[in-house]
Amino acid sequence: MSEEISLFNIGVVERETGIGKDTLRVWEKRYGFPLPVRDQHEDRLYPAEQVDQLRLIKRLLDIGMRPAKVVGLSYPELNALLTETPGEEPVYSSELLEFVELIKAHQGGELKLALNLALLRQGMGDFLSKTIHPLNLLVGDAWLRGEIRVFEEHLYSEQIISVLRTAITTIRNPRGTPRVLLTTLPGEEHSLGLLMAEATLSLSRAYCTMLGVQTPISEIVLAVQAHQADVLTLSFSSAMPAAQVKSGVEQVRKALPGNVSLWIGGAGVQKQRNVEPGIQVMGPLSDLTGAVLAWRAAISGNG
Amino acid sequence: MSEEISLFNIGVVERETGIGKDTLRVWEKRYGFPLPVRDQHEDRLYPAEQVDQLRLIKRLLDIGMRPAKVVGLSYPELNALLTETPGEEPVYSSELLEFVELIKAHQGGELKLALNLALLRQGMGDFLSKTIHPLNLLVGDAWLRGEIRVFEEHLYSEQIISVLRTAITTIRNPRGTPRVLLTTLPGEEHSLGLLMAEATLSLSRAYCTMLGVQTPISEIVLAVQAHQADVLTLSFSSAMPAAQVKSGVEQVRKALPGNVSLWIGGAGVQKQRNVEPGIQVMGPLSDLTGAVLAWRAAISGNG
DNA sequence: ATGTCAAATATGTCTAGGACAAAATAAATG
DNA sequence: CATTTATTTTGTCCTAGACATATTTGACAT
Repeated sequence: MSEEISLFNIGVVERETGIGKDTLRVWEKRYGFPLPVRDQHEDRLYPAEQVDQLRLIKRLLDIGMRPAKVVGLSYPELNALLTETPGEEPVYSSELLEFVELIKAHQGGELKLALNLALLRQGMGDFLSKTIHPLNLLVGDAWLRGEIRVFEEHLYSEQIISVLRTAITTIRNPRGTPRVLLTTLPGEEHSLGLLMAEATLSLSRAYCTMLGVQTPISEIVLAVQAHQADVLTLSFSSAMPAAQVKSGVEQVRKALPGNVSLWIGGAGVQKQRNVEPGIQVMGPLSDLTGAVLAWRAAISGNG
Repeated sequence: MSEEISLFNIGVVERETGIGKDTLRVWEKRYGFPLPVRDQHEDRLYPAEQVDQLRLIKRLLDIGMRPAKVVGLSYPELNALLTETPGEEPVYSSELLEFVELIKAHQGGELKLALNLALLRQGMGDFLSKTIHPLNLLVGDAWLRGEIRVFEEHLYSEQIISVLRTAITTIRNPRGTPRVLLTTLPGEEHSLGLLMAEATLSLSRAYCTMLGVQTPISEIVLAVQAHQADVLTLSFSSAMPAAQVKSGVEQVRKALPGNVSLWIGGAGVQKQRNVEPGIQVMGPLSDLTGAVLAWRAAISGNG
């Protein structure tokens, strides 16, 4: 009976880990990992254990490590590597740590309540920069150390999204400028960064139109025309390969009218270098506020 | 200058259309479409026009057509096929058609207002079954005919999500039974069905915990334990291949404790046949209400 | 020691052509 | 007309190889 362990074929592993089939096969040849068993037709079957390792490896690669250093290491080895490398250990406020405790205790309702309290106390601006953003980093970090599971991160994201969406609804103003369209490119399915951008922009009295995630490039162009948007904002998480970000953004820029600004942000764009002209890279969220002001100044100067 | 038309490599096309690389290559061999140009290294480069056709084809396949019938047809041919085949043309109320007009006019704010009015007038139950659900079908249909673009559908989804999330927040009760966990499997990124399920279940006084989309199977199992969930609800859109649905659901069922109910729903499960025991397939949303009542009856009977 | 440039290596993604299982359709049976 | 069986269709997997791009290493000059 114990031979009925969980085995996944390569397609499932691709979806579960975000690592492509080609990559999985070439890793097997180059690094000897993952080393799946085979079924009667030589098809790969990955044990759940290796899939877990792959998920961890994916995350490590996302933060800049190289495959040769991490692919094939055992779970303990990976953890050892993790605890020594983080380097700069920011001091997290006790309040943030309390949020994390709520996540670990699976207290979704309590977490949401606490977040709403923090929002009301700090105001949206500080809430985003001093609570949500560091909390995201903290949670991502905890995930990396194995202190927080994927499903706990999912629950956390849901609460944040819920709180932010509610708040944004109350501060939206259709007469604001510039008119900003927000979305992500196909392949990028994280909406949290987008939502934080919308909140920040709305706070600066921009008029935001949220398109959700994964809008095809040609459709983005049409949407910009239809909404007469002044600015297109694209968000990229750290999970996006830098090469994909680069080619995607350049294709968008090429297809977009010249008078439409293109603002890109998120952890996935920080690795970008030599960004082409006509593309503005946002660092912290506050850059968006500055960009809005700069945009208005440029308009009043030209008009 | 005119030679700078948009060309996409196979990886981008996979992401933009949702059609896998292997499938794209084998279609080329079998049907002679898509027939991309090649770069200096024989790599495929797909013109934007073919990518548009592929998106249309993908949608047609999702509603049950066969590749041999649609792959390779020109845009006019596809449209001709569309307008004749729908067959059962349900009569849509003028109110629904007005919603569609708002979508086409890109009046996001007005649309949301109208939706909220409908919600207040009809109540959540009727709103879901008599407005949202038929509207989804109508929008999907209009998309198919080329009357609505992808970005317009995105905008529409955002408004629905916004309205539903707000409403759900107000009717959530942490003491309800059964305790239901909601999510989708990796590969399924549509959250709308999930949200509609949450609304319906909350209305039946179940206690819902939303995990968002794409939770890995092993994590779902852990989440069920952590939240002591009585029921796991998985949602599948029509875009999910039936085979993926089947294998995914069966793997979940195998990994789940026997006393946890597994409810699956959405357009993606209607194609399923010979469903294994321990898996309950939901048709219309109202099935969820019935399932909640049945669950409570079974509990009081056993306990 | 630090900066710059070129060579070497690492890495992901693409190619071809073939194979097979599962699903869907057509055909043959009761 | 309903069921079963054969046939076709279709997606996904396989191996093995190639190459562009990104990163690192090494050499050299500042």
